[in-house]
Amino acid sequence: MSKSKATSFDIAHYAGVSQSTVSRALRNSPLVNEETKKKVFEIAKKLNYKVDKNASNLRTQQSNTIALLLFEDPTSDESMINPFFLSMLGSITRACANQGYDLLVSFQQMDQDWQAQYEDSHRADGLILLGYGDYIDYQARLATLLQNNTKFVCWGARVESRPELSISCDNYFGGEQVAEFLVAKKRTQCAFIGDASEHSPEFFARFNGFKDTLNKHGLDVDARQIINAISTDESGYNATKTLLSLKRPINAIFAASDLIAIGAIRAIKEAGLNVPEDISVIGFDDIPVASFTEPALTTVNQSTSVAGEMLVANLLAQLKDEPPAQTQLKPTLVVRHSA
Amino acid sequence: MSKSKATSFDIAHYAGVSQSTVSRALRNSPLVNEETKKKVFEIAKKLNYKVDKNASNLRTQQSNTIALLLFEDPTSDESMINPFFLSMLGSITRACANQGYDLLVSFQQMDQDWQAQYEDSHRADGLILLGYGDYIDYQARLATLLQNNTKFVCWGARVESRPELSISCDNYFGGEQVAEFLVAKKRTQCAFIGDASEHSPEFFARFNGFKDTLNKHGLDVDARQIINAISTDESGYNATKTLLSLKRPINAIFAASDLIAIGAIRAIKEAGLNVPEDISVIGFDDIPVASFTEPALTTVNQSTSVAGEMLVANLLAQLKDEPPAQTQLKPTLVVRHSA
DNA sequence: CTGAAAGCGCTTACAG
DNA sequence: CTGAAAGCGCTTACAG
Repeated sequence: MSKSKATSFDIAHYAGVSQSTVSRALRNSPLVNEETKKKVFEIAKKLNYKVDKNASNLRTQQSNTIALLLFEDPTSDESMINPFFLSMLGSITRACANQGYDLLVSFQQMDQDWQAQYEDSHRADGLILLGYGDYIDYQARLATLLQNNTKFVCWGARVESRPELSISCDNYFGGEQVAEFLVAKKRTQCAFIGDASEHSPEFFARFNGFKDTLNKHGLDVDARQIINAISTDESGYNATKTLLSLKRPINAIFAASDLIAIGAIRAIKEAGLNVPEDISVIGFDDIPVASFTEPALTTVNQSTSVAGEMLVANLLAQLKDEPPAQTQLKPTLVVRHSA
Repeated sequence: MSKSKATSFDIAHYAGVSQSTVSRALRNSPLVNEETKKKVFEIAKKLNYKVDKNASNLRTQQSNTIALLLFEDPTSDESMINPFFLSMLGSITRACANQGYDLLVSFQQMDQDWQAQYEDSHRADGLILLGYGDYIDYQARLATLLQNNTKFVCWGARVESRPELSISCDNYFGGEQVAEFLVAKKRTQCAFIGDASEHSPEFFARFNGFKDTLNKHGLDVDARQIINAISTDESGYNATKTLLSLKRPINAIFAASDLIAIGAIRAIKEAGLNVPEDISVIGFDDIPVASFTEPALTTVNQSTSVAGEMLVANLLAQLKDEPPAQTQLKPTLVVRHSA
């Protein structure tokens, strides 16, 4: 074992063949004699040889690598990443591995310049975008990517005029499920916590599915009972305190995310009220914590493993100039004890 | 915007200088005239030029990339990754970014061959290893890395004869803290749940610190009250059910990890007992869920953000042939409501 | 089935 | 301060 790594020339030398043949053999080219192949593989193994990816990527002009850019909300706690994205990351990693792709991971702050140069610098063949903060700001950034001809797919947010470039959960449908459930339970004095505006299209869709369904039943959610919040436990807690201080006649809260719901439950308990007896709480995401809260959270599950696979599949289809498959994921209501 | 990406030759052409000068300018070489530099940067920006990493890595023989290998226990649920590692991943990503390194992430199954070829294939300059399953099996794999001269650092597990290659929490100290706390609270009928053997050196150290401290106070933990478990909620639940069925006089459980503790709490509640009134429960790790359980978990915090920085710093020191700094992290007891 | 050769896009020693 | 040239380690068209 010398200290510097073996190259295909070293193998060629030991095998008594040319370097071209070594290269072909290692890539399992049908052109190469089986005997020769065997010898090459043996020597490669003995020398602990691995193809230099920098050289082969440079030569072939592709990296077999995907970059995952995870955007953090600047307002959220430095150390805490939305667990939903974390579990998404897990499933994306797995999906990439299954397809023989490597995964570069990068956390981006929303407020600084995106380090979206992975593709430009040939480190990655394409990007997966997770999380986006304010949707309006986000669109401008996406436009740049589009203009640079960067291959990407994003989770959640629609790409203006290019709907095939994003994968999302059917948030509207999720909101409908929540409303139907609450109506069936006769919990119809509803509040909504989260940003119900175009700045947060996912939350907005959840809200709209929710509201439209209530309307269908001749019900509504009073504007005073819609409190803005970002997707953190802290923000949900504060919003709920505000809501409760209004003393509105409420018996159900639909939180735009589980993190918000967890904060809501905390605020409700602190106010001396009980969940779900006094107020039902329903979240969205079904993050791992959801089954451990007290009471366990009723929420809308978005399957991260399916989502991860869809994202990777979409990007890979783009790389092969194939049309992307399905882009929407059906969520399912998971009934536990908080509602 | 042509479809193929610009190269340094394109910039050279537009700037009316040689390609060598472009390369120097882009790397901010002091040799280059400021005027020239400015022109080069302008054109580079206009062409959306980014240095081709494959080419520059090939040339310089380094990748400025670190690979993170996360080993999953084959027995653990496919979709669920230990949240402790997930938050570690977050902090490692951040630490890498701060140092100007990219991060490749890969999940490895314990039972299959390690894809530890990132370094051999020049994709990464070094490896960070997280999680390891059975320590005895693990050592053999580490020996291979060592033999191949791969640069790596691992979390938790000691590397035989090379202690400077791992970063870990002072698990023994953590165990001591737990025992002192329980003794002060007069909760001395203790059980331990987790693998208290050399197969799980971290759990074993926690146990030993715990036990030695009890001994110091003239107390002990009965061998029948040590139940094996791996680090999952399910395993903790089952182990605790077994423990309770033994009808031993117990008023405290030290769980080797938070996940185990969460399972333990569930089993205790199911048996109609209360935490902490009947049985105190203390975990280890302080994963994000810990503050959301009911009752909120008293546990031993290992700072993932510090740990992530230490891992990256250690590896970077190795890459520069500098001696690694400190390798141990002091944990702190976080008292909440479960004990 | 195999080999000699070109070339991917950089960085940097060498020469000026 | 700048340029011409070599070379990092591969892959693959071309020629046999």
